[in-house]
Amino acid sequence: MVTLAEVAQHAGVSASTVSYVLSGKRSISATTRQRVEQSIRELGYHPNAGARALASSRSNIIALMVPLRTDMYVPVMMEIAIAVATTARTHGYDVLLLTGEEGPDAVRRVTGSGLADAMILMDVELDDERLPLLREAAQPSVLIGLPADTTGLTCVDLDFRATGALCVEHLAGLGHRDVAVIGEAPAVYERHTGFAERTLDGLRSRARETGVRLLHRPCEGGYDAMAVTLARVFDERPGTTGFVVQNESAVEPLLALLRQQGRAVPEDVSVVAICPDQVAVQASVRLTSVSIPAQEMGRRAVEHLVAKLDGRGADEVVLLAPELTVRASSGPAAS
Amino acid sequence: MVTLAEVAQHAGVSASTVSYVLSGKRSISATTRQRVEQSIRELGYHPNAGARALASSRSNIIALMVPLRTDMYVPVMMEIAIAVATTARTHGYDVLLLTGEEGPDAVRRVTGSGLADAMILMDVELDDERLPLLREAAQPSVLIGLPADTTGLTCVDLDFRATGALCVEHLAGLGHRDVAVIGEAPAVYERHTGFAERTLDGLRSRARETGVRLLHRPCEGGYDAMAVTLARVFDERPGTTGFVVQNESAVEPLLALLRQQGRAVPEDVSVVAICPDQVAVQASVRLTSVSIPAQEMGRRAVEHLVAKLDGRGADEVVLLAPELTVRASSGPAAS
DNA sequence: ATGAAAGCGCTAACAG
DNA sequence: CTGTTAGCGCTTTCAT
Repeated sequence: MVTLAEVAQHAGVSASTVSYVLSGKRSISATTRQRVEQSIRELGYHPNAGARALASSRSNIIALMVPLRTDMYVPVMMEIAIAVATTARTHGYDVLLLTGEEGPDAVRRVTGSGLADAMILMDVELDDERLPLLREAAQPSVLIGLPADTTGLTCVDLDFRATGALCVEHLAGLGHRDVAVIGEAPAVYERHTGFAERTLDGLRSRARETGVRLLHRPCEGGYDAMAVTLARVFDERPGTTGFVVQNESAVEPLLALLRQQGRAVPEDVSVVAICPDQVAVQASVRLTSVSIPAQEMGRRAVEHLVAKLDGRGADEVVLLAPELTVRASSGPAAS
Repeated sequence: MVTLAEVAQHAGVSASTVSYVLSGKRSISATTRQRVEQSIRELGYHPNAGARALASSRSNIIALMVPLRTDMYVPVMMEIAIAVATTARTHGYDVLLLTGEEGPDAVRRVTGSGLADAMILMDVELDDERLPLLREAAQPSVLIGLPADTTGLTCVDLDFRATGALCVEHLAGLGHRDVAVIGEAPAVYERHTGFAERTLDGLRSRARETGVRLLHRPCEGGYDAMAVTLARVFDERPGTTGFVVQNESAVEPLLALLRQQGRAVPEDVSVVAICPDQVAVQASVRLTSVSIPAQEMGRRAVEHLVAKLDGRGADEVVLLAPELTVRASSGPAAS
């Protein structure tokens, strides 16, 4: 293994000079720099991560805690994780992958050991037990998601309240009066995941304002569950002409069932989905949708974290504005 | 920050004793151990990761390189990643998440810096440019996937050849004579990802043996692409009664289109999918399928790696046997 | 613009 | 069974 000292000797300079060439923390004459860089290349030198971390008390690692469960839409998680990893790299950080499994212990372990310089938490619950630890941790953190109490925390999330409102607004504008909301699995609501409840909030309040009647039904993914849910919806509200779907694994089943029942989309019923664009575009009817900006969330989370690590940036709640894209699944209410 | 020395002082023992209590590398009297453990708890001590890594030249980190692309089935990737992370934890390792983006450079960086003790690579191509680096690296590694040349490497993968064979066998046994294979996106084949080609191999050779006529068509995901592909299939082989699908985002579109064309599943055509069980169960017709054992692959990869790190275990290719589960989408060929 | 040297916190011989 | 001690490879004052 090549060490800094060996590089220094090879280049005929002191160890500190090599270190400074690497960090750029003080000016080096062009010739020395070149000689050092040459030696580094010739010897194939790579700074030792452990030694660096010990001496600088900086690991250049960001911990990312992803949920263990897979009852929510996985591709979004993955997209966020990948965006976090790639953005982190552009700032010189690597990403440590933690699963929610260990819960608060993982937070203790990572913050306590200095394994990571900072952390990002996904899938935050309204009253998450990891939050107190984060508030008192030495390392900065960013949540992707929005807990009930955000004091002392930085959060990045899609504005799900506005998302809900936007969906209802779109349907109301098209003349729909009875709208059904196909929600996430019941477990998601029971867990009090923020985004599901906030979406509902937005849906309801805008429905009130626009005189739309709303029927909310949580729904497990899959065809069978969707069939049951749909039957109940039309049973309770036969006049339903609009659907808002916030459960990707219910999207295609819903479309299939509607087709099967002879209800044309968008002639007879309109469907608005809250899902990644890819899902909206690949569905059997190109879906009018509000997209979940997974990449942007991951990127923004890292950028806030890096700002904090650099002493810039303070606690803040960043809510990304939703954008609704009109596609083929929504149209005027049948009159 | 609490250090080992402080714990030692608090407990009235030497630093090394504390270290040995932690590592268990030499026997400690019950009373000393208790005193030390007590002090650790009282002071809230956490060993410093960097110092540990430097002194022991062991980071207790496993690097996991995931593909950046998302043209392949993401949930499988995620499931593997999570299985890797949780299994690694049970062995005292954390997981560093690398994206394929950096390519071979990431391998150099990680192995060179001692950031990780070992690595796991997913989405390995037949002639992957990272392989030479792995072979000469000081750290052990495991591939999830199977390259063309496995000498000096350890690989874990589903036996896709056997998987293909199993699918054809099932359909042949039911009397199907014309079988269409709906494959991954063309890009996947162009990239020479091993699993896609191996599946095809298995499909073809067993088709030959059983006298089945096979028609293979790569297919982008989504409804529109599937519609085009399906039309071509029935155009070329009107007598097609069996389908093998190896592209999760084509599964539901295929079922919807068949339904729409008045072809009943499984009465008129049978469908066998290669996909995670969850997809098979949630589809609009419960699918006969060969499941992709993502969790097991992740778990096995870590266990092999840990074995290598502990000086046990040698290079080896582990092919997991496929299992076909008969569900509602396959039945006797229409006579 | 460069060097010298003191640690960073821990592990692992070596010595009893 | 326990203590002493010499590093691990790097960063960062303090000098010059």
